[in-house]
Amino acid sequence: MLDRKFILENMALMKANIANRGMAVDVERFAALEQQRRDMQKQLETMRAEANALAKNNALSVDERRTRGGELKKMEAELSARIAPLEADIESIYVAIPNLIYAGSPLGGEDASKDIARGKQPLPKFDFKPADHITLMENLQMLDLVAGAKVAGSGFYYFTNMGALLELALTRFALDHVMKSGFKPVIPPDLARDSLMQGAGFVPRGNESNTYHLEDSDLNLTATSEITLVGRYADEVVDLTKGPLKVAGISHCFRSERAHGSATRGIYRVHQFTKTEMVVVCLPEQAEALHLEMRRLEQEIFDALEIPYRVLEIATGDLGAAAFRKFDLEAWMPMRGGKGDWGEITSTSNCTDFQARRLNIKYRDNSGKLQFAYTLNGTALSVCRAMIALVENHQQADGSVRIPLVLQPYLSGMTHIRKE
RNA sequence: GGAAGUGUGGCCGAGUGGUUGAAGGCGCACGCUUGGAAAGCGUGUAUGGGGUAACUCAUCGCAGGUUCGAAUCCUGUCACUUCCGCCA
Repeated sequence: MLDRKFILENMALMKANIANRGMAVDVERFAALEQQRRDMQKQLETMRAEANALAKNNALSVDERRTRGGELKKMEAELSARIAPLEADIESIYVAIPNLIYAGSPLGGEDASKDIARGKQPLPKFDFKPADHITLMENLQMLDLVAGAKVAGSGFYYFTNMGALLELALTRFALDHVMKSGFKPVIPPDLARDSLMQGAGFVPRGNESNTYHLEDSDLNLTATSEITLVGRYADEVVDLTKGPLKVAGISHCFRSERAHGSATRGIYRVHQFTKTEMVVVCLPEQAEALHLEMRRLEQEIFDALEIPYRVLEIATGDLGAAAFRKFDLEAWMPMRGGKGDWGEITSTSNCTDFQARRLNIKYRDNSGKLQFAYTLNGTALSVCRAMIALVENHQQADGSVRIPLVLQPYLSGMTHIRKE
């Protein structure tokens, strides 16, 4: 979230910002209610000041204090009762107010996102009729969608044999790669409390929720380890004097939403997947360079996997509420939509201090003052999407799949996945 | 799962319902001392909101309650510790 005072002092900016994101948040109402609340709060504090002074005043008898104190107490209670619902209204608008936007982000909706770079690998040319990932993987006994549906429902799957090993190989390869740039490995919980989900900025647009909630508890299956990796530092003063905190987490991600249709066949959109995620907590002046570093690492990973991709500078209307600036990598998936299409494989966001303010993550600056830290996140590798791109791009005429060189050490030196 | 105990400023730790936002120590900052350092001595050192300021309000895990007055009493909740049970 943004600073309340900042919002009140920059109303024009707030309105433009919300419009650019294509959102509807009534900041006017926020300002009006907030002003009302402040006036009432001042009254309340005046009463409290008198009550405090009274309680400390030994010159008065206990009876005298009791009489006036009782009156004040009643008045305070009445006023508080009027402030509470007001505060609730204010809060509901406040949490919906999105982060500011990077000046260079293209204006507009999803279609306005700008194609700013390409990976090293050219688009594949097949001299045979290529198959989609479902056919390929089922033939190679790597994937069992039917069993997934039977056991857990549509949107779940089994990775079997080389499928299982490939998940581990991809995950470990991505982790190793980002570790070379100083990211420390972490395996976080796959569940998180309600408070943390909200804190991390997962304010579902409208009332749609993308997460599984555990009945009779305040726990949720996490949709991304960003929640647990950043949430780990909630309510803490982090030490940034030895450089930014850089962590890479491996976790399962659970998402309850699922659109249907040919674009989502197979394992493109599933309820559970494994992801290696990067998270950074840093000083404001370090954030941009680290954001670009994460993007570079993502590109290096997919260049190494010999998967063609493009890099998008995400448009204002497609940024998450917490994101100030965001890049996506979209891999070429030769059979997506029947004739090939780009599909999102990674995403990296600079959340500035928006997320840290909500989670109360601070650092001490040079003058010793507490300041909100900046947080960033980026996908190193999300297994299902990477797997689709890998098998579809590296498929051979005989139905086997070529294993890119960098992955071979993680698969006992195998060069191809073949039918047994 | 059962029982008992504990949660206090960056850290450790005291705290009788009534100037306690909180003793003391560590750490940190500044100063004195020194040829320089260490030691020693002195001073300062929680966070957030409102106000030009004086000042004021809130905060002792969290949420409620009792009271003129709560860190202190009560209820709930979360976390940690110890013991028992169970378990990979």
